[in-house]
Amino acid sequence: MTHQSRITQGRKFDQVRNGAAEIFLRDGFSGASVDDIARSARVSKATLYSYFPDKRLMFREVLRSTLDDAFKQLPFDPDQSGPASEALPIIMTGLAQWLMTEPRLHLHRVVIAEAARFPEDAQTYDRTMNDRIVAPLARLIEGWIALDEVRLHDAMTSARQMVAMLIGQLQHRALLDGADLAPDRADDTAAATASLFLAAYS
Amino acid sequence: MTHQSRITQGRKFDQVRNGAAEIFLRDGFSGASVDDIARSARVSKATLYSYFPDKRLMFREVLRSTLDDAFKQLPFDPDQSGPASEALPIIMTGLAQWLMTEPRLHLHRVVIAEAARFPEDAQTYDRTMNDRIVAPLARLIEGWIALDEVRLHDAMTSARQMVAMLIGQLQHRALLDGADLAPDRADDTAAATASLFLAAYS
DNA sequence: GTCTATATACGGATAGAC
DNA sequence: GTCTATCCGTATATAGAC
Repeated sequence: MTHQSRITQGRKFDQVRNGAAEIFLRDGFSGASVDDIARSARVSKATLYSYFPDKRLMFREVLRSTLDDAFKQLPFDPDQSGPASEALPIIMTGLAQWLMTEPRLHLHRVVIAEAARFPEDAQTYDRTMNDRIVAPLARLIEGWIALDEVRLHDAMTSARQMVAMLIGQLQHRALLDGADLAPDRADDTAAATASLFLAAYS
Repeated sequence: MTHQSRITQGRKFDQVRNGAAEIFLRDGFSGASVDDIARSARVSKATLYSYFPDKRLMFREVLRSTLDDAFKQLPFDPDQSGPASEALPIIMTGLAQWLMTEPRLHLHRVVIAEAARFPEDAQTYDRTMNDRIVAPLARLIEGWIALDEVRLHDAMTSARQMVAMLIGQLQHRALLDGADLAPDRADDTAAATASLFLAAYS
């Protein structure tokens, strides 16, 4: 096991996967054509099919690897220290920027769009977001509760609420409006989210 | 102008539009085939094309009319009276149930999925949700502020936050999880949303 | 291993009968 | 106005040369 155990072999595997990702994330599953993918990957169609048995598995691999990549950069520092009133706005700002940076925006759209056709992958996406974002945030809140910086309440619920607020206000609107993501608006939204929580619980 | 001025003429117009809606809302634009639509509408393809010049316009008419239908039932009573602490949970519960009832759930998915291909319709959707949900809610909040039931703050911001919380926690997860929408969970989420707001501002 | 060329089916759209 | 039958481009997938 000196190398990966996944089937990532073949000289052009990454080239193919990246080309497929570009097209699938832009056009969705049904909207993407294998010809476009081959062009984007600069490979022939026959080469594509030497790596993947069909279009569906190509798509699933794109979802899997894109989700994997999405967390290469951490949404926020899980060991954030300092009082809640200072740390929370920083955390929300980091999370907001994380949510608004590609490929997370396109991934979000495509997963929702194809959830009925690829229910397992949609659930994996949902579960991963919970495990990697909501749960760590809840643990931070519990820490503040233990230190009496924040009033006792259900931390998991408020973590979910804050994440939903950011996703709803930022990703949702960015996808609908297409308005080129003004980063300062993300910061404002993050600050308002932290304020609401702090007003309620501190 | 005794009748509609829109081009809703022809005996089978509704039949065609409803059949198209069923397939488009289920499969998205690219995933839907005109053959499926014809079958679902129980009409021949030639008949479809006698009502719509092409598939794209068929899709846009489905979005338009479905969005129209979505507001036939009001999301909540805009003249809700009574103190904020009683009225707000009722309003949030009504809104939560509204969001979780078809065809709103499928419409939400499809609009996001196709926002890049149909940007105007995505913006119309976004604007309509704001005008019909967020803005009325903000006006209610301003009423409570005027009566000193709620502390002074930016009502539009908190209205946006609450709506985003509901959409993010309910629609979002229902679409990803497919888990048959347990209505009592919608009620819990609505109650928690109202609680957060009231804890922060009353 | 990767390509060109092709098999085969299905897509959107239309002609013409009734 | 609505249908049956069909056009024709494009889709996914593969055979066979190199």
